[in-house]
Amino acid sequence: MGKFVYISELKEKIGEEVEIRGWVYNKRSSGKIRFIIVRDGSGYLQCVMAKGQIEDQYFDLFDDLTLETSVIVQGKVREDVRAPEGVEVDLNFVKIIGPSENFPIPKVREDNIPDPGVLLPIRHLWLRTRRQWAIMRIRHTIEKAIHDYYDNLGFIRIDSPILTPAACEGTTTLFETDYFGEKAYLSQSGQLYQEATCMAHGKTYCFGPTFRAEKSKTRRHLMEFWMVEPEIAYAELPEVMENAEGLIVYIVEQVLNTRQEELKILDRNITKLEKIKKPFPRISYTEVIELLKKKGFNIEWGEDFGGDEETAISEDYETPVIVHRYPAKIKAFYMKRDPENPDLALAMDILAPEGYGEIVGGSQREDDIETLIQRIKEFDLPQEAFEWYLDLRRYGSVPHGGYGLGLERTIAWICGLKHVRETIPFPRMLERIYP
RNA sequence: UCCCCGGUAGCUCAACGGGUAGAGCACCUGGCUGUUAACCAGGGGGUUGGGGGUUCGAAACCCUCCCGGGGAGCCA
Repeated sequence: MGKFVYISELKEKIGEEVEIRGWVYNKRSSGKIRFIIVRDGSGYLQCVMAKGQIEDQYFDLFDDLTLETSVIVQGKVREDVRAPEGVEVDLNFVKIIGPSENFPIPKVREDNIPDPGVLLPIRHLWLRTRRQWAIMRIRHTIEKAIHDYYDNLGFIRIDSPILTPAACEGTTTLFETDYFGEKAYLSQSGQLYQEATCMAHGKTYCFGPTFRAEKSKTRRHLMEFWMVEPEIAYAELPEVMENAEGLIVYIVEQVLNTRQEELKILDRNITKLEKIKKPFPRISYTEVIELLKKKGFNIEWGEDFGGDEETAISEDYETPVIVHRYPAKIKAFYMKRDPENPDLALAMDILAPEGYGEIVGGSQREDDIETLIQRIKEFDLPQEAFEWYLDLRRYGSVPHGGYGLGLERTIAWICGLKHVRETIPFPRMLERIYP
């Protein structure tokens, strides 16, 4: 009888009898010697059945072991260079737990990858494939790195509400819900609430889903996505930039330290990730406009960047790029103006390398109540809805700032994926909410 | 909302300017005691997204609808 273990622990179990509980990932046969590749969530394992070395009743089960059949197998662990993972198990027991007929995703070959229209409706099964397995494990590591980074710096996690009474920023389209007869909206940002909590705890962050009802249909957009939003009392723009820079470096470090196998499955160019070190270049918006003009873009001061412009900015650097001091007109009402030039907002965006675009947006916030009331009027927002927010300036206002980092875009960049839809377990896309 | 591309076997794709719909993978049968995306031989599997039109003849050409993908705007 083998002792139940996970495949990831097998390298410490050489010579022992073990039991693996998993699913058939693939199988190969050469007649009287047969190979079953079993996955159990922790890894992949080649199991060997040789005629005569295992009872026929188990040996003959091979035919029924179709892709994704769930199985419990037992056998002796052995090191072998011929095994894909370096370790394999000689089986002496096989039990089918649940059969699986005609698994809809074929063995993945480079010339035979089903297109998204086929895979997305079976996302619940697609998640079992090797690439998706690797991506989800990296997502987990990035989420953990985010928590650890802030915890190490003394931040307190305080989550913002998801149901909100009104638009946070008043710009994008929100999902509307019925809140006992009143209108409520799914949050597009937890930031305003973090401005409240950081006044209680000094530095806080929230990490959760946010919602945009924009009819965006691009590789960089989802209707529901995750964002981490720290807010720091007494912080001004340079400190906000440093904190975000530190976060990105830490995330990449942790992924490189713990997810080499997964990056290899994804065929990610690791040397590019190894170059993500401080400091990131800091370039002003005005300088960027000059740079883009030199590159031949038809863009004028005061316009925001599109996807092509973002790629052009980042292509000169190997690290992310921090762009700061945007025209106030194209930024949110709560951002503080630059005292040296009131046309500018003390805002910053961080653009990921390799054309992955904006992964961070942040700013120093307006801390003067009269100026803030003026901005709310200028942006044509209902002041009543923001009275609580104005209170933060009435009772001991201080300079403060923060940013939001988009989790899915960060994952797409680190994993080297074309599309953010593979970075989230169950993507919510335009006209697609199943499964 | 607008622009572009696409829809042929369960999956990926062929099929010249209109002339009998094919291959690989998956599945089934048989073979092989070290396979590595195993391989070899054989087999089943199709209302070519729907409807209409042109034609002796349409997967192909025309119209229309449906579905999917990519991009713009907005943004993370």
